[in-house]
Amino acid sequence: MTESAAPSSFAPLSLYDTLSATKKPLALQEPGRCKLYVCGPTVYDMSHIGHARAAVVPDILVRLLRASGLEVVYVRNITDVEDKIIKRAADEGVSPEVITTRYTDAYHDDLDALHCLRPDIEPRVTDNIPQIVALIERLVANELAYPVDGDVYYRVARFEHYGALSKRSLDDMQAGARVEINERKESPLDFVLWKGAKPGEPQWPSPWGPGRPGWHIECSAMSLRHLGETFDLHAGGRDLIFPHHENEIAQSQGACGPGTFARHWLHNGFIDFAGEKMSKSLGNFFTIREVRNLYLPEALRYFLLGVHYRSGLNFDVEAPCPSCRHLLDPEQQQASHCPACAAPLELARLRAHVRFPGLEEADDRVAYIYDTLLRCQRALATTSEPDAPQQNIVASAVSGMLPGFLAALRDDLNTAAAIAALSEPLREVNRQLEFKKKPEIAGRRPTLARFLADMPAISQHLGLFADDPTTYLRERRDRKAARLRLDVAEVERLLRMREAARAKKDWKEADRLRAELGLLGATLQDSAEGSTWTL
RNA sequence: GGCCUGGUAGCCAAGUGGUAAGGCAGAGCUCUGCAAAAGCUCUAUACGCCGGUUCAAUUCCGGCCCAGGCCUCCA
Repeated sequence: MTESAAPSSFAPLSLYDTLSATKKPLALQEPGRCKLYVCGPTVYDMSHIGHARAAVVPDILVRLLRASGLEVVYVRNITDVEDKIIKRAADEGVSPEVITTRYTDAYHDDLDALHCLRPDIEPRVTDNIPQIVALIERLVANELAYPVDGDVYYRVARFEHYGALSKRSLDDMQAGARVEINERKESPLDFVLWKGAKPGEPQWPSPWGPGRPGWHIECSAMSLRHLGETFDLHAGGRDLIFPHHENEIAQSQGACGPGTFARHWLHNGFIDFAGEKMSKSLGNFFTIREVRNLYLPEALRYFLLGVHYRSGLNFDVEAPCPSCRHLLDPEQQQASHCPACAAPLELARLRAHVRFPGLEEADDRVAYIYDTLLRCQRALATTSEPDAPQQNIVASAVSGMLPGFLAALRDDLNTAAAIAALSEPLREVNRQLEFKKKPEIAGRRPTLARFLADMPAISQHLGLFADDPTTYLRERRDRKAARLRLDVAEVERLLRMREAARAKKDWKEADRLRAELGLLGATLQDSAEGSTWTL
């Protein structure tokens, strides 16, 4: 990492805070140390790309904090007790542990592929039952919670700041109440902390009888255990603001007192499908795994970072008719036959032929950057121009790249602007790479060298572009070939034939073979070193 | 109904009280046996509507329209 990428003191970082509803500088409780809690997944199914975003956003934050020289304590929980897990286990006739283990492993595998750093601590609810029970006991002692027939509920009306995070008053909530009828509760707004056991469900002993924790108490208990009564940052998806995070505040401050718990709240926006939260027509959502089968994970990560984290991100899906390629709109996707060619439509086939234009654009862009890296490495390795190491002749676009990039990130994690800050330097480097025939151009070598020297810091912050370019580009091509159902061996065979024709300057035959390859979907690049192909 | 976001060129998307990043798509050119890739140039008088504050608003305030989210598990 270069000097400029690793400031010795903590560079100012401003973040939007949901509680105060303002962008403000991150002020740490302890200098040099940042304690962060992120709400993790409930592990009952494969994670979708929304989960990916909720993991990538805090990952960018952690990377930035660490690169700024801070020690970060990063906690992200796994929720492994929950209704949906129990249901899934019952459906499959296996124990809940089978379900939670399977999907925890898959979650880790997906996030590793997306280059998300593992949290330092990843507590599970099932390992924290005594802590949860103890916390509930404190709330009962404070008269903020009350047991009823084996359940324990939180007495919302007793917590004066309830609604501060989600900006709504108790009256608002009462008014719009779509709350289930439960005459055990003193108020419909009260929420459950402990659920009395039902036959056949996981259960643990407690002062109120056997049972299991409610949905919100776990995060209060686990953050308290691992980060203490007060910590710096709490992150999660926007939808968690109410009621989950509102309830966490009520629980934690109810037990530990005013002014405790998270000092700063970070919430990421949602991923939308076709302008709505989810696409009903194509079966609601796409999993990370499905996307990984089609594209390299860096494409997805780049795509997720292309938009500011608080904005909604539209995940465009194009569904062509598998038979005639007519683009089906959402309504037509539900039809039994294609309106253009009358071929029968079925969901599974539709999903298999789906395209993601935004992801493809991201995929191309990532490849462009890797390609620039590769060309740059080669140019520096092969040219013998005299060294001219004066820093002042580095092209300004390139010398300004890293500072501009970091400034954008430090302004509320503006990854969109940070990525945009790479465009001009990239163009400048490629421009200089064009001067093959006059390598004596002033500043060329120092500029390329500087670019190559600064890119690792950018990779480190973004979790992107850290692979060997040749390897990445080859894997990408192979993945794309598989996606387009292209016969790689056949392409290679035709390519060799064309090489032979070109050697004989038989342009007619070479062009014929290129046309044939084009039909297969391959695009050729001829160079002095020979021909290669891409898609 | 309550609360909350957002509406920027063909599409995606930053940002700002003083005349608007970046990407994609499109056009021409350079390079090339021809291409591709890369680069260069160009392209759009893009800031939902109506008022107000101001010397000046896309940026602040009010109203309206539209879209979306939350109010139930949800990243």
